[in-house]
Amino acid sequence: MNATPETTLPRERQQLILERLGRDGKVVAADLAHEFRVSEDSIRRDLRDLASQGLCRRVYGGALLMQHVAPLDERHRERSELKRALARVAAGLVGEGQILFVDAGSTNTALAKALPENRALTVVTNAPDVAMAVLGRPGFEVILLGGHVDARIGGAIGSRTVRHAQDIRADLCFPGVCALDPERGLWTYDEEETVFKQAIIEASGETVAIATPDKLVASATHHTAPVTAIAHLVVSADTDAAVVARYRAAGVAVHM
Amino acid sequence: MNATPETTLPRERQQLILERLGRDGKVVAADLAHEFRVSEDSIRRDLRDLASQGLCRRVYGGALLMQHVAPLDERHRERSELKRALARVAAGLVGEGQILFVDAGSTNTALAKALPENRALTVVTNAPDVAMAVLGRPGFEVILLGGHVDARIGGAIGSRTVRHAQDIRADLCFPGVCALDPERGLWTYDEEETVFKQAIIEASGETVAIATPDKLVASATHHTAPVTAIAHLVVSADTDAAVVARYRAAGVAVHM
DNA sequence: CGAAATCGTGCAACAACGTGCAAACAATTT
DNA sequence: AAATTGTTTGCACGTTGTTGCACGATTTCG
Repeated sequence: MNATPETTLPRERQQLILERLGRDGKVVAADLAHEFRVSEDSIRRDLRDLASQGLCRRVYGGALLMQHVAPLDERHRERSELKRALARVAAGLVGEGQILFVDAGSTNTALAKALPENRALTVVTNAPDVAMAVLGRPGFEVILLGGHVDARIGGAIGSRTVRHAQDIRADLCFPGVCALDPERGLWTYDEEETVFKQAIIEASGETVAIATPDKLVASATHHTAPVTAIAHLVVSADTDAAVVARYRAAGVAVHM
Repeated sequence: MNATPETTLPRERQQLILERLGRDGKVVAADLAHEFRVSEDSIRRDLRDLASQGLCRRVYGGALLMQHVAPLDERHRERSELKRALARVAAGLVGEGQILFVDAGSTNTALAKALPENRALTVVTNAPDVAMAVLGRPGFEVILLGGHVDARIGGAIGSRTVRHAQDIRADLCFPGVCALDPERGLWTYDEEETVFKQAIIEASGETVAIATPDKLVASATHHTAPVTAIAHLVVSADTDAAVVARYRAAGVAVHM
């Protein structure tokens, strides 16, 4: 898959290890040694180095992702492995050089981390943590949508943000999903969120919804107007076939 | 493959190196030397040059695109205990219910973390990590300044960001400091940064500069127009008394 | 408890580094 | 046209960073 390039710089190797760590949550020393064609000693040195910088947690046989203590971490850890898996699938829909709207939300943060490297992507987001996740990657452009940040949502919404979003045209749109309904589309918790999501969807070519299993049933707590026009839906592999069929009947491409 | 043109100007070569760097995310000194038909010494000089301009990250064997957590985290950890101390002092200047402009930069990230709790503050920032640091605190409002994010700086700058900033009036302003001079004020690395800092300073009541010791001497690498109008300066306690006196003579309140 | 895997450290070989210096070259002045 | 100034280049030198291996300590697992 990843044919080892001519030469791999030592520091670059550490960086690649870090990226793999961010993607998979763990790395195995022996695998890395084989992949980078260096001795395990060098990998151990790298891992020790990264750990000493607080960038990963060293464990016997490899290293684990260093999870920080953040206010949003509750939802983050919850179903995190599933979200990472869904994010990887969704990231596969992204093409070279595209412009992406990435809404706030823990699933979309996972998506941001899973985005392919070296693809010259432009990420437009209203969420600080999404911006942080892709900031500094080679070839990436990051555009921050300004406005008042809603702490519950973890991103900016409101009229200013909507107006900013309307100035941009993107190829793909990843709206955060609160709940999803085959016929009526995407539901949100409040009016402002709805307006924002509608704005980024209208400003994009195609819309991709990533839905963890709990999002697939519309509950009574979502009062506001639905957003439709979903082109792609990414769900876990064990989703009920009947549910998938209903989305497909509604013209949605379902990926799992 | 890349038929080398008759002559390659040194300056042009650096430009080509930068392009390759942007495309591949890395460059290897030996490869470049072979490709441009010059000695590795010259390539090393180019790379050193580019790195000193902050255009790439020099590593053993070549260079990497200014990237990722590494450079930011490096600065983060570097002098972190000093920065925290300075940030605490600066946070003491903040009053109940005030509106603050907080610029991007590792020192200001430390400031954001050090801001007093339960003070109903409004933090206006162009930096995702500053926003993350205060997001979700009770009583805090966070306003994100939108625009294109500069990875080197870690925050949005540019005309859109400036326009957004001009719509806001704040009590205090914490511009990121690149270098500081008693008579000529605050220096930045490039024009866009200068414009942005001027905008937030003009939109604020008072300006507070937090300067780690290395910032107190203007070096030759800062070419751009200075920003003045600093009201408060926060420095470490072991700062040279003569330097402090010069700032006080210029009408700056010095805290340490 | 014992075997196997993994770890950290010291070491020698090697690659890459920065610096000083002189030659080559271009642009400008005399 | 000749001289001068400044830049760029390659080379030599001593220094630093990186690597794989050997060896003994530590951890994991049956």
